[in-house]
Amino acid sequence: MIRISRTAVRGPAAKPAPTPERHTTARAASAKPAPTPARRAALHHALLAWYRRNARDLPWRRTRDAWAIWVSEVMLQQTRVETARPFYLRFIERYPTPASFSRAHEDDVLAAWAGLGYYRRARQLHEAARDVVREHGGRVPRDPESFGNLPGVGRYTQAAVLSIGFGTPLAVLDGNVARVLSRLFALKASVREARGARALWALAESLIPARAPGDWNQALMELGAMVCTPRTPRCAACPLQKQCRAFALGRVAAYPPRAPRREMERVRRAVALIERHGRVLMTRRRGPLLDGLWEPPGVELKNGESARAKLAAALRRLGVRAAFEPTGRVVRHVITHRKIEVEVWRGSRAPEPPRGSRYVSATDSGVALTAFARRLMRDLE
DNA sequence: CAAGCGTGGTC
DNA sequence: TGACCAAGCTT
Repeated sequence: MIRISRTAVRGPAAKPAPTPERHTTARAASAKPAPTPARRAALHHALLAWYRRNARDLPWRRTRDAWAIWVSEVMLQQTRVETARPFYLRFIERYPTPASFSRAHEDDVLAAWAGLGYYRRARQLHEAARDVVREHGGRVPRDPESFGNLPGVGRYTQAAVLSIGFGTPLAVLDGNVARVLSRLFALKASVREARGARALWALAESLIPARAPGDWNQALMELGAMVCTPRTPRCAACPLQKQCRAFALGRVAAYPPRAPRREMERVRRAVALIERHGRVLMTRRRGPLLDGLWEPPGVELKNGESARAKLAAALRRLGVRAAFEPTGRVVRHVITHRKIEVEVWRGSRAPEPPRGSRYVSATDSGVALTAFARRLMRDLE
């Protein structure tokens, strides 16, 4: 069952928005396309009616528990619904409260997140859960300032959790909302640039209703995800078509304006696959990338460097003594802004694992493997 | 404030 | 294949 507030049966209107101290600077610029009260009301009516009929039945829409909603919002940062769904179900069953998660150890935190990416999210949520236990009696704080100051809770997450979980009238702005608003108001603003983001936040705030702000926020995001999509939007099915400025101009494709993207860096690596009894030797990564996750030992190859010597040196440093040979296989994968070509080498002996290394089987869910490591294991079959 | 952080789906 | 991008946050 999807929980959708009926404005008719919802109690008194929510309190006026307590302005979160932390996020006040961004409301600076007055949005030019400030909608009139009549326009606001028409938008609310049309979109909320559409949402009540078309909202997807998602697991985090079946609860009003602020912790569960918080977990879902963090998992959904830069992540698709279908990717996050199984992680969410597993996570919330295992850690149904902030207190239960606060007791998890680093390896369990990472294992719960392994495969989702942006692992800092998991560490920050863990830290935040501990803060909630220590400073808020284990309950998610309703106060925008307290909640917004928790690690990993930015302006979006603050507004999403408080509006959906507690009915606090705070506006969200994510990629979906930014696209919808840019088209609706024919606003040449990219959420990826500071100026554009300011204008879009202001516009989003000018639209937030006092009643059912959580439904409104979700409805905007749902419209962006299902109808007002980045490419080939389904304008014929859009409940806001008649009110859409970009549509009226016949210029939907021109909004939002393209923002330049960062260039991909090309990187070469070599990894050593050392198997024993169907398990593969893995080491724990340390550093800014994939910190704490496990992968087969490997090295980066600067331009032209041969893998053999560097790999040998790296293995020696790890305390792994194994002869190894190239397999001729090159695996390509992508991490954030890097395209990586990995030469796969194979160890021919099976040493005892040194400290900080261990043999991992494909089914060992207790170890947080990188997606690349998981793929290597899969390809081994 | 621009740069850095994963992964997987889609066209 | 590769470019794009998804319910962002931090420093």
